[in-house]
Amino acid sequence: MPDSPQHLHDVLVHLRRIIRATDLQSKRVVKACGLTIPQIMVLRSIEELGDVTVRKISDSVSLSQATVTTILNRLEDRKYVERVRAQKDKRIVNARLTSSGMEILKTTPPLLHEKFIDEFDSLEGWEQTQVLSSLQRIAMMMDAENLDAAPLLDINSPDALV
Amino acid sequence: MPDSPQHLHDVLVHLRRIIRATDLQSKRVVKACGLTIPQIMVLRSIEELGDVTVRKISDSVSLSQATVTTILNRLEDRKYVERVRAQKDKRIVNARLTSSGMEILKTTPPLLHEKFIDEFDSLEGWEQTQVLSSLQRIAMMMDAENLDAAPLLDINSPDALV
DNA sequence: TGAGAAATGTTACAGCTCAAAGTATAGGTG
DNA sequence: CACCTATACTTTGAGCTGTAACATTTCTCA
Repeated sequence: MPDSPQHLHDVLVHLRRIIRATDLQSKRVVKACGLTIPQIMVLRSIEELGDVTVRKISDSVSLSQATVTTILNRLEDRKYVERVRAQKDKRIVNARLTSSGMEILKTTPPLLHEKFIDEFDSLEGWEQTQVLSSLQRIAMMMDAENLDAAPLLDINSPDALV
Repeated sequence: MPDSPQHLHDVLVHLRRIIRATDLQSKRVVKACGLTIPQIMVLRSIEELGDVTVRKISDSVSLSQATVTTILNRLEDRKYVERVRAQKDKRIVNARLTSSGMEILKTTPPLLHEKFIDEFDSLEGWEQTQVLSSLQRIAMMMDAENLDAAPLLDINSPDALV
C-alpha cells in the first residue's frame, strides 16, 4: 500500500531543492556572464522567434507578462534589446535583439550546471527518458491552468521507453 | 542514440514550468490562508523540530540562512513566531511558535495543488515511485554543493517504496 | 457611430531569493 | 590576556515573481 502523504511530502522537499539549485545556478551564471538565467532565456527566446511580442515571450519562457516586462526593462537599459511598437496594432510591442544582444548571447554558459549535464549524459538512454518523462508529468500535474492536459500525455507507457 | 542537447533543453523547459507552477500555487495558498508556501514551510519546520536554530530551519527547508531570516522577520511581525536568544551561546537564536502560530498552521491548505494530489494519488504505486525517484535524482544531480552525494542514495531500490 | 468588451502591455506592490558584507559571540593559541 | 579564527545570525542590494490596477488601442455590435 503506497504511503501517499509521505510521498507527497517528499515531492515537496525535492521540488524545493530543485528550485534552490536553480537559484544557485543562476547566481553562478551571473558571475560568468553578467546575465541571470531568466534574462538569458528571454534573450534566447527573442533570438529564436525573431521580433516577438511580450505575450509570446511570456508563453515561451513560462513567465508572466509582467515579469517579462521587468526583465525586458533591464535588458533594454543595457542595450541588449530594443522595443518596437507595431504600426498596425499599436498595443503590440515587439522585442528585438541589438547587436550587443547577439554578442552577449554567444558568451553565455550552459544554464544547467556542468555536474548535471555530465551526470545526465552518463545516464543510459532509457534513464534519460524516464527522468524526462517524469519531469514532464510533474510539470503537467502541477499546471492547474490546463486541467485537461494530462490525459494527452502517454510518454510513460513502457513501450515508449525501450 | 540519445539526443542529449535536446533532452537538456527539455529538462530546462519543464523545470521552468514546475517553478512557475510552484509560484502560482503559492499565490493561491496566500489567498486561502494569508501565508506563502515558504512561510508555511518555515512554520512547519519549527513545529516539527521544536525550538530550533535558523541554520537548522534553513537546512530543513532548503533556503539560505538569509532567506529564512527575512521570512522569520515577517512571521515575527505577525506574532506567529518568537525569537529566543540562547543563554549558553548568545550567537544562537531559537525560533519558537506562538499559540497564534500553532493556530494558523491548522488552517493551512495542502501546499501542492489539489489537482496534483489527485493525479499523483491516482498513479500506480510503481509510477509514483518512478516519479519520485526521478525527482530525487534530478535534485541530486542539480546539487552542485554535494558533489559526492549521488552514490550514497539508494532510494531507487524497489523495496524501499512498496 | 458610439459604448462597452477584449487584448496588449506597463506600473505598483509585496514577497522570495541569493551572495556578500557586517555584527556579535565563542573558542583556541601564543 | 590578546589576537585570530570560526560560527550564528542580520543587513544590504539586486533581481525574480506574481496579482491587481491601470492606460492604450482595437474589436464588436447595436
